[in-house]
Amino acid sequence: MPELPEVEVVRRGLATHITGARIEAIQVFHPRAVRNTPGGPAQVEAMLDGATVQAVRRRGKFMWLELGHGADQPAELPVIVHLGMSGQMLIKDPGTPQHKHLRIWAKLSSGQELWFVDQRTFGYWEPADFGPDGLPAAIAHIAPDLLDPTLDLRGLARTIKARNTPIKRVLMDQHVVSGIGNIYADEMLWEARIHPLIPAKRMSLGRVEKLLEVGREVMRRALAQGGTSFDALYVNVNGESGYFDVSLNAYGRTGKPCPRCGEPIARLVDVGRSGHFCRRCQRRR
DNA sequence: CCAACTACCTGTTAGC
DNA sequence: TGCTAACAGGTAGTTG
Repeated sequence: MPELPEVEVVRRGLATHITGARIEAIQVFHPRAVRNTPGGPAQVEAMLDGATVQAVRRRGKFMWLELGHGADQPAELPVIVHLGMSGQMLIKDPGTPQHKHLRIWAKLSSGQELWFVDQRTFGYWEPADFGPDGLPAAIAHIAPDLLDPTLDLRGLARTIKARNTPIKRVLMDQHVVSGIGNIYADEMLWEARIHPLIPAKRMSLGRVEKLLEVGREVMRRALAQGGTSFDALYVNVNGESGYFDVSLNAYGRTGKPCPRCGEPIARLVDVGRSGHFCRRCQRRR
C-alpha cells in the first residue's frame, strides 16, 4: 500500500526526527523483519547498535538509513528499509505501551524511540553495502522513480514502449520505473485516459511520455496531501494518515461514477490484482 | 533478455 | 451465530 508519496512522507519525517541521532539500544523481535542476514536479527542489532544516522534516503519505495560512527564522519554502511504492504516507521515517546506488531525497536540519543511496526511482515530492514553510484548495491536493480531529478523521461518512455506487456504491468515493474504500485498506476492511467490492458508497444511514444508526465503530477499532488490512506495502515512517523484518498478518481471506486463522465468505474482483475478504470474515458483503442 | 506466474503474510469483510 | 473464502498487494524467485 505505501507507494512513492507515502514512503517519501515517511522519509521526510524520519529525516527530521532521527538525522544525527545515535542508536543507543536496538532489539529485533521478529525474524522476518530482517532480510539477507546470515547472522539473523543479532547481526542487524550488532550493526546498528551505537551507530549514528547521518541521512535518510529513498528511491522508489525503498528507503535507507546511512549509518556512521559520529555525526560528522562519512557514512559507512546503509541499512535498507522497505515498508512492504503494511510497514510503519514511528517516532514514539519513551514509555509508550508496546504495539502488537512491533518488529524492531530502537532507543535514540534524542530521547525518543524508533518503532518498526508491520502487521503483514512483508516489510523488512536489510544491511547493505554502497555500490559505485552511492546507492545500496542491493537495490541496484531498482529503476529511478518519477520524482528523481536525474530521470530521463524520454529514455524511459522508449524503454516502456519496447515492452509487449499491458501498460499497467509495465508501470508497476520496479526494474523499469520505481515507486508506482496499484493505486498510482490506476490513478495515472485514469488521468491520462489510457486503458490498463493496452500493450505498451502499441502506444505512441508521445502518449507514453504524456502518461509519465501525468504520473509525476499525480505523485506530486499526493505528496502535497501527505499521501493516501484507507484503513490507517499507512501513517506518517507521528501515526497520522494522509488524505489523498479523497482525491482518488479510479482506485477503489468500483461502481461509483467516473468524476469525468459519470460512467460507473469498472473493476478488472489481472494476475490476481484488482484494477479500476472508466470504460468510457479509457478506451482500449 | 523477456514475460508470466507463484510464494510469502495476517487482519478484515463478504457470503453462506 | 459461526464458519469459510476472498481480498488487500510489493517483491523475489522460478519457469518457459
